[in-house]
Amino acid sequence: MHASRSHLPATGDADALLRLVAACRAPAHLPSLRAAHARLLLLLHPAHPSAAPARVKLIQAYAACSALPAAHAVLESSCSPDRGAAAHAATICFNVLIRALTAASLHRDALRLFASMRPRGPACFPDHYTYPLALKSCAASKDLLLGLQIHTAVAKLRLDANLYVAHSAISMYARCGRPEDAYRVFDGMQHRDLVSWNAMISGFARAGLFERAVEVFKEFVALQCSVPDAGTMASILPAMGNAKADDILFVRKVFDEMQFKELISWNAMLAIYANNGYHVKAVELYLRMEKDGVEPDSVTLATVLPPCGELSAFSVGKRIHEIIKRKRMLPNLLLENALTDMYASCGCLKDAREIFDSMSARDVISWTSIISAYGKHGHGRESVDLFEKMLEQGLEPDSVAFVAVLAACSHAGLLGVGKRYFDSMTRRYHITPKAEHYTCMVDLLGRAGCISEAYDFITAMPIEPNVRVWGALLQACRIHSNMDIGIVAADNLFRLVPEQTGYYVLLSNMYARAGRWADVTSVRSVMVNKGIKKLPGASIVELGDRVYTFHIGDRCHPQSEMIYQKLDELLKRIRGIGYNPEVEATLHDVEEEDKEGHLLVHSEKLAIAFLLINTSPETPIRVTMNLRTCGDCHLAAKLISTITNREIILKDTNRIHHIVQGVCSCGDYW
DNA sequence: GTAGGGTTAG
Repeated sequence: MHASRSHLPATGDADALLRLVAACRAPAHLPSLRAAHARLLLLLHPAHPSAAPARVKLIQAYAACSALPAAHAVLESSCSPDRGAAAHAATICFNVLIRALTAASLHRDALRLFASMRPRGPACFPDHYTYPLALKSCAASKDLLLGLQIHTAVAKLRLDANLYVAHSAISMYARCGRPEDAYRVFDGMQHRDLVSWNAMISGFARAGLFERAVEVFKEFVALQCSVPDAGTMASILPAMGNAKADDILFVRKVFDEMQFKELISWNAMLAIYANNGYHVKAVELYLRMEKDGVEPDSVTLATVLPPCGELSAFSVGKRIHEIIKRKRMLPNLLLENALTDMYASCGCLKDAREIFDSMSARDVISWTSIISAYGKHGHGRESVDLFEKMLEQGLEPDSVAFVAVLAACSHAGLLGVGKRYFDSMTRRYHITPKAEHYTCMVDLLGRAGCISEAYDFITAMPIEPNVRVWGALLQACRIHSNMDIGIVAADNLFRLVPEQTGYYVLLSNMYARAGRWADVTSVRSVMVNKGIKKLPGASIVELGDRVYTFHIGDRCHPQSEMIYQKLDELLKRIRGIGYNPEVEATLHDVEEEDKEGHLLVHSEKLAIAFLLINTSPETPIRVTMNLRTCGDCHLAAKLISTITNREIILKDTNRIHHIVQGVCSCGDYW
């Protein structure tokens, strides 16, 4: 059917139809789209000047409605040889469809379509719009060979002066593991814009050359030829894991100086803090977003929830949950996983379980979160049951899932179960154990009393045992008073981390317990000679929107007087029900004369007293600390929970003590 | 009427 000239004035109708076409953005719109398409075929002669743009709109619309075959059919109708007048339009149609394919991550399909263009003749030749798309698909599918071919072709066509083409080449090389080739493209550019720098920063970051990424970032900022944007922030982010404090400060300064802070810039800054253990900074920055009225998205919230968990910042975490509900962001796997972990980490196992149970879909991360939650609370059996349920669902446990279940076994003393899991991890799932797995096993064996077995386990390790592995062994030796192996563990620790006093203290405690006072003295003198200072124990608590930190014997807090009064009163009362400061723990502070006095002002105790003063009677007390809590504080916390009738949640570096009416969820096995 | 860099969970 060919429209006669009389149809041409009908473009008014065609315009209306095209607006309708452009409005079709979801599969539900397909019927209207098909109807509009049919009417357009009647209205527009294929040679009509409006026919080509119409086809582009149709391809876009079909793609948006997830009807890629239909989009493809429109494309095929656009490149017949007799459409000479619409020569260039054919290339545009290809570009639009390739774009749709890359957006759907169908990179192989995109590349196949790309490869089919040139053989169809000059009307279909790829252009400077096509090449960036093709290079992007090469990058995504890590196809360096094809990427190289395309980049060579591009250079021959002299299209490499085009910024878009150059940027996609930089990205392609970097993502295919050739950062130096990426840099060669960047270095050879006659003109660079903001995106050029972002592409290079991102390229080095993605390729793992973090220092180079930071270097380029700094050079770009120093040049002051253009202002960093959200793309710059997001590009430097992957290079900022385990970053130097100075570099984090530098990025923060850049962030602060940005005139317009896009949401992604906030999100990237939050992630940099979160990834580097700057939990307080992350929560503070989030609170500033709230204050400044910056609307968070799901990425913001998923980024700031883990720091909330780390700090046990329950009220901020809970408020974020409210925001998530209010904004109807659920279901969202990432957010639900982050919420599960945040609640668990704040000691709210029940809320964590509620989130987990309410989820419509769960992945290994969801299961790992809840398994680890029960484990940290000392409910090893529940963890194991959940792990088995996960297997029943047909999910494949990964390395982190095994860390969670092995840690749960060690926290609950489930020796046989733990051993079986370690075995199945290697034999059945072919996962190579990492240091974390070995640490769990040494802890599990050691605390169950199998010290020699734990030691043999270490000597048989195919990787170099790290500080945590030896630390777990030393801890076990202390509990079971195994001096011989304890000394071996201590020796290795002094070799690995000569500056960490915690281990000197553990060793000296062991000697003290064995009555070997001469050895106690010699360990002490080593510490004195080396000028070793104890890693300051710190407890943090959340009150309102603020996080407070307490150190041992801290008198910095404005309420200091009240806190010490409260603590005195508490100690008097718990002495009445059997509290005696634990002798052994006094050696934590070997350098102090007044041992008992010092023990009584451990940061955990100060933090508990502070919260008792400042919160209402039904509020649980949440304290997070940077070391393992000492036996004396654990006992004191249990007794304080009894006399004050308060729930106390004491989180230390590897587990959560949930204390209710004098009973701790750890069952005193820790 | 099309293209480049870039953020989130165990």
